[in-house]
Amino acid sequence: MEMEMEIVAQEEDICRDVSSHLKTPSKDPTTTSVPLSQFEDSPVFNYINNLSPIELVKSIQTNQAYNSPSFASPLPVFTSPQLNSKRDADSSIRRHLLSMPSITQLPLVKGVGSSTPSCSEQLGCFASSASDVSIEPSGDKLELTIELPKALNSDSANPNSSMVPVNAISVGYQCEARGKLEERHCPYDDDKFLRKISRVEQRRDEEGCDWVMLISDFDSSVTEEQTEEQKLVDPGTISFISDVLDTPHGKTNFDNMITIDSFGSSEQNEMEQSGPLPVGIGEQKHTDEIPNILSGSLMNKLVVKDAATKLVAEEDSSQSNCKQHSIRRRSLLFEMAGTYKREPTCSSNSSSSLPSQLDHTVPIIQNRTTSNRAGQDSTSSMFSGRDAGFYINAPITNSTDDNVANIQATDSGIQERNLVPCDTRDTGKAVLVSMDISEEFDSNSPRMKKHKMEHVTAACKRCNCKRSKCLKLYCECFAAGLYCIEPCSCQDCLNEPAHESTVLETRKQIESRNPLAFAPKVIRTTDSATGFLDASNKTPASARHKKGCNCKKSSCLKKYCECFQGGVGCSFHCRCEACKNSFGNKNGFEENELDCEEFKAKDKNAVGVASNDEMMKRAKDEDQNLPIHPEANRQLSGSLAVVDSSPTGIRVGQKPESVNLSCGQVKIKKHLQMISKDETPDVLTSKHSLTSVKLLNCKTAPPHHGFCSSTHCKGSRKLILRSVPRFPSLSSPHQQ
DNA sequence: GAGTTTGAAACT
DNA sequence: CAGTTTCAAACTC
Repeated sequence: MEMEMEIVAQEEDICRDVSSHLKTPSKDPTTTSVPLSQFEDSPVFNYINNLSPIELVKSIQTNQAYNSPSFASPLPVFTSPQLNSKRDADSSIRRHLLSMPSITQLPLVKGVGSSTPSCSEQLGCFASSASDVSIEPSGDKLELTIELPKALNSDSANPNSSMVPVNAISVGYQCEARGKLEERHCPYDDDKFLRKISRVEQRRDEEGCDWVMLISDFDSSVTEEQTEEQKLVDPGTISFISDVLDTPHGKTNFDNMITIDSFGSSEQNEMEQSGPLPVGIGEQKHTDEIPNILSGSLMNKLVVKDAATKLVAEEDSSQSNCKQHSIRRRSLLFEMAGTYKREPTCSSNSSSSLPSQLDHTVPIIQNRTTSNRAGQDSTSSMFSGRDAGFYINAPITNSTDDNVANIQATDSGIQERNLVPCDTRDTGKAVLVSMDISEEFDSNSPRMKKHKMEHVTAACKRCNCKRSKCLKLYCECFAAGLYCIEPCSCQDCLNEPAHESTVLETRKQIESRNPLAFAPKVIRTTDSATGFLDASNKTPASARHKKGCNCKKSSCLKKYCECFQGGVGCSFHCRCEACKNSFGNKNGFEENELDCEEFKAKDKNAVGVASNDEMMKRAKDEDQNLPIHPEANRQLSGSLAVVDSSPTGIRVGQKPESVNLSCGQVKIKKHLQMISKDETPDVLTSKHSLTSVKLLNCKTAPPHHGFCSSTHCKGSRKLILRSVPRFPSLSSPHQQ
């Protein structure tokens, strides 16, 4: 008892210290002095009070507080039904941004590999949280201000800056990436600066970041719709989103930067569009949300950042050539982002190019200094969604997960992905690969480090092309949407930034031939029962190859087999012989097919099964007039688990009544030439709202959204990005 | 590291 | 669409 009291006393002292710290008058005249009592009465303050001093210190150094599994999953954040107050929240953020003159005193990192990775992590945390704030349940008066524990502001140049608007953090991150790495402060206290930010953001937006906004909006709406449904971040969706988020480059200082809050939030977008707003002072209400924000939202993305940051730091220190190269690989897609943007129109064909490039992109922010093959150094770069380029097509995971777009769900929710910068080359732009880090958020752990190393090594493609000039799909780099890098042993390589136009043109040609040429080869689907990805993902039902293999002699037991290489079982798509795929052979698929037939038979009694013709007709009819309505989306999403569970490549997001049809497809699959789920960038139905895209039946997609390949769309599906205009594409504008 | 095998990509 | 060729990764030695 005595000890407890002593501890309590200590904590109180610390809290007092913190509060005084928070309350320290700012040198900035605009700083508003908030009565201490206000903080003390705050639930957040109570929260801080509950923190032990030791943990506070800990958080300063390792950021583990945010990485700690003790934080709840982000689900609550993303599933909030109260997102409709987004705008309010946005406004609040803006107000706070302006009302927090000192908030920018966050410790900024000088770049990857620089001295303060922990700071970077913190920033990542904040930025991550920022993204979530917008979707945090919020009342009309919710003030999205995060009252950060003192610990989080370690190293802060300004002790007054304890109040950190998440957006500010995000922006701060950008400042950092803008090469102002030496700066420890970003002038957020300056309205002028804010305007500048707005301008820049707007410019960025004009160049293509509208995708971010759109996605964000979509995301928000989706989140609203996605109540308690078990939804998944479909890997393809991520890549798709990444594509969408593809940022233009070379025009602004914010090149290559998309903060993670691009996902699931829109406050920044709002901010972009608006100048300085009237500042409400002392609006630090609802600070009790903080724990949720920190515990929930952070986990979703923060971890990613953290991992990436640490990885980079490790990389810089380790001087591992391999790693260096991998990290410095420049993303072709990254470059192409701008190109896309310059091509305002998109076609059904072109649409496919989107997913193609990003096979596995997940938004991430990271800053790092890189050097290209020639040894140029450049400061870079925030990883944007698509630009960051998560090439899941690339082997980003262990052998069994190669080429698999992979976001797995765990019992507790989504398995976080770790993002690993792959390479940035001379542009400093980075490509990220992902890896599962569900178990270890502590990137400091040896295991994690090893894990990262392995993944980085595996993730970065190197080719050995001799005749293709690395401009054909033979080339793994090219196929992955990457420029070749130094470790490549290719000859006469044209797949490099110097030949960008050639590369783009070639890509365009290839995509015109096969719009899905650059799409992920393997896509995981969800578990039928839970809606989550199958834990093992080694069953035909959980994932399969886009086209299927054609193995004759390898029995699908060697990496010659793309299915095997992708760590998935063979499916009916495969034309392999003597399939013995250990991840699930074709026979197993046939069994599943039979199961589906049974299901169909049963269902026939109840609803009736459409004939092939009927199905096609329906698809055609619906394709002509189906607006994507939120409710429809909800329904579609609701049916996803069922539909998705089929190992037969059943469409995703079908309307409930289409389930029958899907089963029927099993029977006629080869005739219908359906685009399987994995052939299109998979959508997201994640309640985590990393993405807000829905993969819908082609028949439900307005033609102009065109995500179907020209060759596969008939009777198939389209990927619909609600509220999102056509996607830019490599394809020529006339390819509609 | 060289040679072989394999199957995807590209071509006809 | 099928058959053939080209290609580069995977594999073996």
